[in-house]
Amino acid sequence: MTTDSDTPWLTDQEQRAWRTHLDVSRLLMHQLERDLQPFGLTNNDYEILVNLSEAEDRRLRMSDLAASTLQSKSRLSHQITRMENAGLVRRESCESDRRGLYAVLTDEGWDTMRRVAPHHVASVRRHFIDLFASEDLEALRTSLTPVAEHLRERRSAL
Amino acid sequence: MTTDSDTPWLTDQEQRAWRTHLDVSRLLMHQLERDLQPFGLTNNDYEILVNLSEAEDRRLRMSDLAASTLQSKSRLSHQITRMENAGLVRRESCESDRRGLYAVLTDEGWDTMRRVAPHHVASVRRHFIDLFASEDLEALRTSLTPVAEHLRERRSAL
DNA sequence: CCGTGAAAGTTGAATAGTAAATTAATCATG
DNA sequence: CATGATTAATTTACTATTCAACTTTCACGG
Repeated sequence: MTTDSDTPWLTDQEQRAWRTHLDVSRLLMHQLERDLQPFGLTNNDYEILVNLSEAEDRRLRMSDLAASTLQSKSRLSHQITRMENAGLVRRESCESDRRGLYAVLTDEGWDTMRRVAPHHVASVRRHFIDLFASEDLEALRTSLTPVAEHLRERRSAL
Repeated sequence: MTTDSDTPWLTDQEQRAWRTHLDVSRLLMHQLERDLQPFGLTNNDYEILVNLSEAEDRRLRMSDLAASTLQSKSRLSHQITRMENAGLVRRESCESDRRGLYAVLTDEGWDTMRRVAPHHVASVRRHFIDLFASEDLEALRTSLTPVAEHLRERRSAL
């Protein structure tokens, strides 16, 4: 850990930018969660469905799924158990590595995904995407990308 | 709810901007949480401390604190109970409205805040603020502000 | 081959968060 | 001035998340 004795406090501008980012990310998650609720899904459920439905054979190794959804293995394991009970996914064992398991989208999971996705997209548009001028959105992406990279590095450095 | 039948899917650009925002907000929260961990605080704890320490008499009504931290009353109530057990805050009853309670920062809470804040600021700088050119940060704030306003409206519309 | 360490994944207990019901005080108005 | 609605906050029960411990399999150096 650094000494921090030489770290300047945030300027007013920085402070506001930071707070705004914070507020947007929290409020947005709440709103998306609420929009998903009528379909009986949480944000987490939805993200699992997205990842699996985009994957080869609609299946992913538990570890890969955990990595791509930025969750711990433990959390994913519980999550998949719940979704398995809900009939959205199932576990299948892996030939090539007998420690491994696949999480596989069931037909019901696939149908759910196809049914819910348009609503979710509409929600993301309404509460986020469509509120930017398109050049602003691109600027956002551009300036956020190095932050994401920085953070991903930190993360993988356990 | 709208029909969504006319909602266009996200373009590649939009998709990437959206994903990046999502990743940054999650990764960032994780990282900040990790940086606070050595001090025995969570992000939530810290935010309560910030709000109380900036408030008149280092105290806020439960409802106001809940509103400004964007939490439900129930969650805040649990949170304050925990922090009370940890000695960081205490509850005090309110003269003017006998239904009401203040959450008050204890001396220990105040000390903790003063001790931890510099580290937290350093963390926010290292993992977010300092990764932007300053005009980018201002652009971020500008483009995010209407989103925050939009979402706050939705929220208050119960 | 054999043993040792790392990797994949799960489990169970403890902690945190959500949701609905509950208590108690205040407000508003006929 | 009483009563029905609203507001403040908590409580209880339930669901989700974290954390540490554990099992099984794999990899690979001796």
